[in-house]
Amino acid sequence: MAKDFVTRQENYSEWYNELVVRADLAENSSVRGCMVIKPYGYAIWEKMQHTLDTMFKETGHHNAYFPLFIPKSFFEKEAEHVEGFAKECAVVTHHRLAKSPDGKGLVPDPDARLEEELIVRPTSETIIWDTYRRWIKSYRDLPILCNQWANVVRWEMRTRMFLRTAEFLWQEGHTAHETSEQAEDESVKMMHVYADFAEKYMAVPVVRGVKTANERFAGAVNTYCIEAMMQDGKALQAGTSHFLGQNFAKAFDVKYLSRDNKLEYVWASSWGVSTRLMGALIMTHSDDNGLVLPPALAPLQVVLVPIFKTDEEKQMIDALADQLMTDLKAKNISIKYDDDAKTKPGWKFNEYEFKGVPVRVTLGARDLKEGKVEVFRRDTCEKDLRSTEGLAEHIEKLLKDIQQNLFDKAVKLRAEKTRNVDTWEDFKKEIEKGGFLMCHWDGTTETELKIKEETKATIRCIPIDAPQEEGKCIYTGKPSHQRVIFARNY
RNA sequence: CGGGGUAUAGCGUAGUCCGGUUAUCGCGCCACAUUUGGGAUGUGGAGGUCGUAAGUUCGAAUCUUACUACCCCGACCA
Repeated sequence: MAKDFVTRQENYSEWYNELVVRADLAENSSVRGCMVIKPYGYAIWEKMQHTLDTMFKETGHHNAYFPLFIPKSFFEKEAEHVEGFAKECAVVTHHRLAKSPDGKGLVPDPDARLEEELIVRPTSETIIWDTYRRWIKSYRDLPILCNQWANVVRWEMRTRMFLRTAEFLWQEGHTAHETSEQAEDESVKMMHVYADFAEKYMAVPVVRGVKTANERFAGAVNTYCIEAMMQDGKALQAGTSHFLGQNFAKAFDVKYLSRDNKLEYVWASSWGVSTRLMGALIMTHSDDNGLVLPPALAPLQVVLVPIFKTDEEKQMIDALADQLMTDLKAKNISIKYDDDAKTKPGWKFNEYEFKGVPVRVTLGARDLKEGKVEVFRRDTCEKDLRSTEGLAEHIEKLLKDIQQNLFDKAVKLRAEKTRNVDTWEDFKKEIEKGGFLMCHWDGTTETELKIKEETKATIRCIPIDAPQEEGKCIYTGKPSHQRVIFARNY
């Protein structure tokens, strides 16, 4: 394996091909643009899923499940939504196969053509709103706060492992409300939930912001987002939350009888994060030795590696390992004692580093005779020889340190790669170096598109907490009241 | 969909220009022995429709054509 991933990442495909596949996370399947997620990778996703699900439930949401297939006509109902998704849909036209007339292989049975084609969901707004129409009669039925964990398909022309696969796993929340304010508050709230998840669990710092009209979700009135920066300085949209206004309620005729006995259209929000977050996790923390996982999401937090020669030594180590496992499990820390005789210690060291296990404890007969063990932390690769006294407490604290350190490191890197740029000449130079450029912008889509055309940079978001500041648009010189983030993105 | 590239064992590859013995090498895998403090060593062994299909030829991994998949660049992309 080449030893310079972090500095060599002109493109992350290379990172994924070498790092992720070797890390047993995923591998290409033969289906175009899809990926197989291996058990270790899926274990990370399950942890993410579980954490997010808990956060959703704490904010009053319930899980539900809607069909994979959506009648084509549903898509025709919301004009912008059609525009946004029509070009990338998988379409089901038949429900049966038949022997090919030439006797070779199978073809769709001409007699089994569907009256109306079905679309494999690229997102579920349409089918969910068609359902909500039947669920909502009065303001007493509101709000509806549903989430679904599902897979979706978007027939992208160009795919990239984890970041843009043809099929991906995600959650999508769909809520219905009485008022515009309630719906918009909901979408803002969920943006904050996503941001908290990214920062506290993934240790990935994100900017909370609003998308420009040009970058907005097809069919949304407003799109809130969390935007992260990868180690190479490129931006990654990590999650979005949309205020949909009454667009889908109008398209699917979802009305409710209000408190003043009037028929009103329902207000909506939708929000989602996907397996793309796994890409963000890898690209934010991993290094030349492989994955680095934050303790909060690592499937395995601590691994114990024994080194011994005699049975007597093994017994002594086993006793300590048992004790440690009992102590750590009591603290809800996941731990594995790898005394597999088929592999040697050196092999195990490399293996667990590659998998990003946060803490490794080497239980060596030699050190143990002096009452010591070697504690290795994956984030800094530092080794620490310490007494077995109070070891469980030490490891518990160390995991917290690692979690914090990963976040701090990412914040520091982002700060280094974020700067104000005030002239167009500087902009063209600086954008080549990567990172976030904080610039004034005149607020028009026209300017945004010209900048994109000339530099490939897009406005990642208008940060919600950016200070108001008078300035001139970097491109047109027209007045502007706050800086926005320009960057190249994945 | 346009431009460029690639396809040989589980993985990485040599051979392709210039057709010719049993398709090369490394890693991994299996057996045995010796080995355990940073991916052990030796000996032996298994593993191949050379991406698919057709064509040229006495003979094709090698030449021709078509197709498919993947990678890079573009277009595209809440």
